[in-house]
Amino acid sequence: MIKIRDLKYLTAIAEYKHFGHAAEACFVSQPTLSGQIQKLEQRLKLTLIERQPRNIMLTPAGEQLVQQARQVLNAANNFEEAAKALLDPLSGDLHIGLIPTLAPYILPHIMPALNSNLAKINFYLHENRTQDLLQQLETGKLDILILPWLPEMARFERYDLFTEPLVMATSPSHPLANKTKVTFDDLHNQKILTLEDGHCLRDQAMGYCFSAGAEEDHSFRATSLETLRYMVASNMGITLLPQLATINYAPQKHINYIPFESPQPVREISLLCRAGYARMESVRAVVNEVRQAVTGLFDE
Amino acid sequence: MIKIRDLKYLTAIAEYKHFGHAAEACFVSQPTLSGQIQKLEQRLKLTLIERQPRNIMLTPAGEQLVQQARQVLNAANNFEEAAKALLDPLSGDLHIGLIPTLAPYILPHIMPALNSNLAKINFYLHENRTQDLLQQLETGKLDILILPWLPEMARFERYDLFTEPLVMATSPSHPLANKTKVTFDDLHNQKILTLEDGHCLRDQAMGYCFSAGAEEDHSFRATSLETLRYMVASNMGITLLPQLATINYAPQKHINYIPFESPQPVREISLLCRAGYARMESVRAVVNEVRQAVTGLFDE
DNA sequence: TTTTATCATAGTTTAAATCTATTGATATTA
DNA sequence: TAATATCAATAGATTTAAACTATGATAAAA
Repeated sequence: MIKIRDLKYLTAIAEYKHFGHAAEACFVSQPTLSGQIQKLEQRLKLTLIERQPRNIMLTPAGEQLVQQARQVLNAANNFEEAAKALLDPLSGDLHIGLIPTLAPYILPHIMPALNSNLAKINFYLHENRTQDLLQQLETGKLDILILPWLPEMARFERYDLFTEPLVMATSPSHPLANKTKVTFDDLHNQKILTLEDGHCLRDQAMGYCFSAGAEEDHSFRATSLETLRYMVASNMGITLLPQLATINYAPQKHINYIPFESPQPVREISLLCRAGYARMESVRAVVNEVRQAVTGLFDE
Repeated sequence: MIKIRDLKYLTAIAEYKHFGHAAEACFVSQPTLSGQIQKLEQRLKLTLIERQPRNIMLTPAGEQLVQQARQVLNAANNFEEAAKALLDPLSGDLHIGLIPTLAPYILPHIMPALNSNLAKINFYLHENRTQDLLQQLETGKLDILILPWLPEMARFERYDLFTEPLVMATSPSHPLANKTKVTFDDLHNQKILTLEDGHCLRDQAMGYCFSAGAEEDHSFRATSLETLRYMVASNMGITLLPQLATINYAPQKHINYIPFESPQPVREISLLCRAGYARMESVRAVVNEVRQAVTGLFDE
């Protein structure tokens, strides 16, 4: 029967491509790791590692088995985490993934509550694009995602957190700047500044604009919401910003935020975790804290 | 770090609720198993097992961890199977699940080909209702299912094998008995003999009948297709049988099989395996063999 | 009360994973 | 070309822990 330790050694080699370093990462001596890997290869009757002098590589068989090994290690991790969670459900490490157009704006609202009310949980925050986050959630690198829900996420367990309106951002000198509310039709023929590809906000908010007959400014695509904000302030065009990004942010002198008449464009922010995740109590506690922390933020 | 061996001991106890028997199943002595379980409990600081004299039970924490443990053992199994498959892709054990209304009629057509063309694979056949099969596939007890596809099976990988027509079965003295083809409308007001609940053929075929205005004979529900066939032969009513169950079967004197005018009622037989299963080569080989074995069976 | 079933404990044996030290092979550098 | 550095493999000793057998304790069954 295979041993979890062997799988750790194997995946360490896959990671470091170096027996010495892999051994160090496993807190054993290099001969120990070398020996165990050899035994493993003998037992499986497979060569897993190509020992080129000064250049370690995995064989194709090795690559495949490393994949399987990672699955096992993940499951084993879950076991240990579940055991810890049973000891004290609301404790341990929790890795949360958020998208860049949400993280900096929501974290100030939720982290104080999380840290004080769930003090025994260590929150690790990871900022990444949606696709990367989904993959990391799948592989167990992350435990929770907070992002706008999309149908492709149906395989994960979902908790709706809140509905975030998008508001128009203009420079004070823009023709729309002094309206107290804007409408869908106001977007017609406007020049819209957009985020670069890969941001889901681009697809969502900008999709809304385009359907209203607005035009994208193809000469520029922002890499972050902050860049976008400064472009608007510099009177380069207008854009839609998620409302959280407009609260307590940016000099009011240089930029105006105008809400839409209903129906407002919105994005639906949800919390995801793997179905069958071992620490649902922690997940639900986080859901409750976040829901509580954002109530009142979006009152009309 | 947890050891796979410990998880085996734990799940064995969960299964047998008896230290001695569990130890036997793990091929170790009872004190060995007792000791390791105790160590595990100490290490996790959790009581997993309630030692009532003469009555072993798992604590709630134990139940939960056994679930996690089974996940790990499954993953470990996959690792070993993947390793074996790399040595020789088309070998090893393969557990196939089939439903009772299909197994006896298709196996004679496919097993000779599977056994001779994939001689190094040991095929284990399991006959069960759809719901049980799905659960066993999920938990890794089975590797492959062959059954009529339903939308709830979308989480598994699917290979369509063939489309099986359903034909009408009557006694020779029945008014419809001498037609060479029957139609949807011929079912109107007919008394239909059915299988008992839980057989998916009941839901499929009988659903078709009822929508045509046929009536179920509520005084009788057959436990198997063979019972059903004999009821028809005894002139108790008519029924729909999958065509495979009519090939080389039953005395032609006592029962008539009449195909439907198109559109025929059919069931779509598919092969399922877990997405990401480690031995896709074997699965695809089986798919090919089965497809080949059934070609020609359903020619008009 | 005696017997049986069943799990825990004690003490010993055995297996194997680990370590340190060293060798061997291959690049890199002087 | 020789010297050096790097890195994995090998050898041999040590330590750890898992296994076994034998026995004890407890409660249910006879």
